[in-house]
Amino acid sequence: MFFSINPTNGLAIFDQIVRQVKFAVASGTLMPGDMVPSVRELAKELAVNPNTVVRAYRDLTNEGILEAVRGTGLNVTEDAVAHCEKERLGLLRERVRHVLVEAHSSRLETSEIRELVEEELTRLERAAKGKRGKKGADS
Amino acid sequence: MFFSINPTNGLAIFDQIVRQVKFAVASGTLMPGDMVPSVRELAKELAVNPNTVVRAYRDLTNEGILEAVRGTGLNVTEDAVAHCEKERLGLLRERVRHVLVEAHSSRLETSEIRELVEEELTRLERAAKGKRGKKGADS
DNA sequence: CGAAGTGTTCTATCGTGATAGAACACTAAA
DNA sequence: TTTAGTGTTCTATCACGATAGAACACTTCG
Repeated sequence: MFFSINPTNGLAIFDQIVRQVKFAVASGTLMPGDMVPSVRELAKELAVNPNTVVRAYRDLTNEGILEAVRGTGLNVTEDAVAHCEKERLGLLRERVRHVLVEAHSSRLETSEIRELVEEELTRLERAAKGKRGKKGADS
Repeated sequence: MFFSINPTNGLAIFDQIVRQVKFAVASGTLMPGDMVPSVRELAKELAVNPNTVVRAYRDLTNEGILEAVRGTGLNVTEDAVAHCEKERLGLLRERVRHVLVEAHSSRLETSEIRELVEEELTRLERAAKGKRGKKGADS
């Protein structure tokens, strides 16, 4: 499915859900009118408490990204796309910055930091490529 | 001084202290026989509860990086250098990886991620340079 | 109608990081 | 010896994220 939880992320579970919904909207994976998984369903899939999903969906609703259709579910609003596209880079940038600041303040040379990032980036690409070719055509 | 706390880091305060001590040892800023700031002094400097510093120093002592000289203070052990040098890259790598994974799973192209990192890296360099030239020669 | 599915709102409990304040054993220096 | 500074070890309390379980209003479908 769309979402996955990483417990060692440094981010709260509800925050990871919020961000992933936003990213999905920004990238077109989730479009206006689409319905997100129900509270109970997503909670089951992520092996997480329903209240944690409620918290995430509540935040998203308050931000105007989701809207409730009572008795039916939550769907992505029209405004969501612009909102999420605008926010996505900022959200990622903030995390990137924190890590780089720590690396820099640990007296790592800029070149060493760049090398470290490059290593992990290529490793990530390899993993993604391997996954694509693993079982059945995905495209 | 050596240490600084970032509240929006995603890392617990005690963990930030632990990491910064390790990084300082790995980079030679802190050498075997050097004494770390006293619990109460560091707590005051960081505007943090003494128990939080105790927690950090306890972890470091249990890992063999610091040793207590009762009534005097805590100093860096001989083994610390090897231990911290070996650990430093791994600690940073883990955080880098988490961020890159999130960026990648947000459907950002590798090139876009690289660009984002590069932007923040140069910004970091500019800031460091600005600070150096700000007040009195540092070199 | 009734059953099953939505979101929503409660209360209670738990773990953890952090704070607050106190006490203890020890050592160095006046 | 006294004083002031070490680390160490308690107990309590708080905030917050997460869990657990329940109830409510609503809509869809048989």
